[in-house]
Amino acid sequence: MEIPQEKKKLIIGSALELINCHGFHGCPMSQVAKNAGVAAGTIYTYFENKEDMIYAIHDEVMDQIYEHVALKDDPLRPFEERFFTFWDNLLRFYEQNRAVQSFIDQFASSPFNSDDFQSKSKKWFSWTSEFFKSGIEEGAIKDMNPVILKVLVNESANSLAKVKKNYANKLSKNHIDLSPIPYMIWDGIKAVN
Amino acid sequence: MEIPQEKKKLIIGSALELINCHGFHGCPMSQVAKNAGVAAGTIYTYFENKEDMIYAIHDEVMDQIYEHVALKDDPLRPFEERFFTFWDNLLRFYEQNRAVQSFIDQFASSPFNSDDFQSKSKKWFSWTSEFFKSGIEEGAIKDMNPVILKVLVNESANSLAKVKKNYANKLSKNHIDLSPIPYMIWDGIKAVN
Amino acid sequence: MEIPQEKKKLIIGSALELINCHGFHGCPMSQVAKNAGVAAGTIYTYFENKEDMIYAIHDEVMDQIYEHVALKDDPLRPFEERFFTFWDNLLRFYEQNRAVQSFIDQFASSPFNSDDFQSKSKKWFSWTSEFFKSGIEEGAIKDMNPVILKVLVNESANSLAKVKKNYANKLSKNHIDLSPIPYMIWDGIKAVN
Amino acid sequence: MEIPQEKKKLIIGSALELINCHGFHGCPMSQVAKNAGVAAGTIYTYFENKEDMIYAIHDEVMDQIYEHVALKDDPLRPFEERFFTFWDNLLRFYEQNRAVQSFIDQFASSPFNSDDFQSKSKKWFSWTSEFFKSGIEEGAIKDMNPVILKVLVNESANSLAKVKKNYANKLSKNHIDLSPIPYMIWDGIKAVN
DNA sequence: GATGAATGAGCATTCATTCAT
DNA sequence: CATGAATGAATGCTCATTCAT
Repeated sequence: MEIPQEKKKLIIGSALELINCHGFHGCPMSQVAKNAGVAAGTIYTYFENKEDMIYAIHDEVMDQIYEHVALKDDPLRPFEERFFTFWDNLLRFYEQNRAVQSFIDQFASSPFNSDDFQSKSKKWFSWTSEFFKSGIEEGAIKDMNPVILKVLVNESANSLAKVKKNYANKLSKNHIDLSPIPYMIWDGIKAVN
Repeated sequence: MEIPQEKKKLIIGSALELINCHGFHGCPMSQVAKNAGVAAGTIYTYFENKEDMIYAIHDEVMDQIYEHVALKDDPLRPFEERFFTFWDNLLRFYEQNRAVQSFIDQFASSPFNSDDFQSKSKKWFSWTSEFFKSGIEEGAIKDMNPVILKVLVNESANSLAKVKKNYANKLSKNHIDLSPIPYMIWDGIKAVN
Repeated sequence: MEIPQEKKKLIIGSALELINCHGFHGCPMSQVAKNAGVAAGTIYTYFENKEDMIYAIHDEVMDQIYEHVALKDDPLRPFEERFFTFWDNLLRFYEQNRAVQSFIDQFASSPFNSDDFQSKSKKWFSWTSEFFKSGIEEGAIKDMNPVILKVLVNESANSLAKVKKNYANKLSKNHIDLSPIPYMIWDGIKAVN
Repeated sequence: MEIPQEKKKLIIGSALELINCHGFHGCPMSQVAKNAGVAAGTIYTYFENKEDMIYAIHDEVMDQIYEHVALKDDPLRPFEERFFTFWDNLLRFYEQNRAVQSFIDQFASSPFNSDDFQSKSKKWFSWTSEFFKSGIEEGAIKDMNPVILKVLVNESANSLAKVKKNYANKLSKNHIDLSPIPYMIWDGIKAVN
């Protein structure tokens, strides 16, 4: 019989929220447990230890992005359209899942993200590479290494999401409109004919 | 009487190195002290507490960037040239100061970088705003809010530096050339005439 | 209705092995269960709690010694012969049941073996007392309190078994022959005529 | 400047007492600290971890035995006399240091005392070997391997001390006199002329 | 100012035991 | 009877900070 994964979700949710608010620092297992409504020991039924939990959260989160972005892509549409849909979905996902965004951000710059680290769940990783590859093959974007493109675009989207989050107040006070940014990115990568 | 600042530098250097290798987690004050060659208690002569030390490091680091990028800018050159010099100097600085880059990265995504946080040292912050403002005034770049530009470009440079660091092996194995990236960025922001 | 005792044996065997390898410390109930091939909760069908289990193992083990030593004694033989048979059987049992020997050893020096402790199974205890008593009555050994004799001889045998186990390598490397020891013990207790 | 070793002694004393009363189990570091009158963290100034502390206690205790037995030996006396002095001093030491005796006992049968374990302090170990060697050379005791003799005698003394401690009540109730035991041991090892 | 031993709250993790299935 | 997920008190250990020297 399978262990029901309901509590695992609760624990992951609790940890994401704590990491969002207080960073990896301010995320003691006892708090994670309390906010998840389980006992401290219960976490260790689902994860070997804290590190393992963090990695599991990372995988979970990558799967979520895959679902909210990759699965909404329509490969039959022109690549330019697909690009802006991609961009919109990614940013919407981040905006609606601030804790996830924050986690990804902190994870990326933390020692968890070492050279050795290989996510178990490669769906998102593989998909984005393929996505940009198809854009090149279609002749829509410059013939660059798809890995550069992928990294460039992802980082840009991440950065934009981060900026939107961190400077929310300043931006609205100064009537700053960030909507041109994806067009600037597109201008940067689109094929020159 | 001034406190001699030599030990302060040693402490900051030691902390930067530890944070680079092991993250904020792996940076206990006792280690910072040991690697700096001072006693644990000595740190508290120069900093009120750990948080204060982290913020002080941030200021120190911002000043270093200012020195290596802003002070090398020649406002008399055409803005396009200034832009690429800016980009080069920033990336070179990051490449030659990995620990600094790592610190900035982790700091930015950490709860230290809260809404309330205001760096005491605003030299770098102010300068970059002015830099892009002058580019707009000169008519070299689009008439966007300089804050967006500044953030966009900074984040791009940070991302690129991060990518260069994290994917160093993969990049060289696959003969991936990242040099076109600043030109793409420039294409994105330059004025359309 | 009787609880089938098969699982009880499995649990005791598992616990003995763990205590042998890792001491009382390294013997968590969950491991005991796993190695016994039963669920953690099942142990509590057979034993009230861990302490109860330890005491039950002690009783079980005492019964095993009784079987392998007392039941092989022939009261009709001369006492000297019985003594050496006793000694041989005891040592052979220990050698062939290292986990048991280790358990007895650790139990004896542990707080489990408190003043209050009285084994439920007194077969072995009673029999050894009787054994030495008969040796005295027969005039074969000194007229000492049989309890002293019993303790003295038992401890000597235990010690010898322990030494054989712990110094196995050193003993064989140095060609050390331990066979004279029982004769020395016998010399010590035999009656002076 | 040296760390004063006074607190180290307090900690060792506290641990010995707790192990005596409650075994390795019932010896949590927090209790050790409390009974020693120091903070929990202080223990880790003197010992790397609990295991290290246990081994350090073992060394300390071996040194104490050396002092109370070896240093009181007079090599100029006849070996028989030296033997009984040795025996008396060892037993007196155990009787006056119950916690030490209990520690040695439990340590010996614990997994701490593994094959790899080598006490840092070999004074007592070396001295006893030499002691029995000189007895053989003098022709006072049988020409056996001194290691056997040493182990045999030590174990006998340990056993006797243990018996005296554990059966104190029973022994006095039954007017049991244990004083003949060393003579029995001596009879067992003395040279046959 | 500098030192580093001492502190003790806080953390990750373990494990005996329970109980719903 | 058997199961094993859940519990939460207890444990070993860390580390920011203090303060007597």
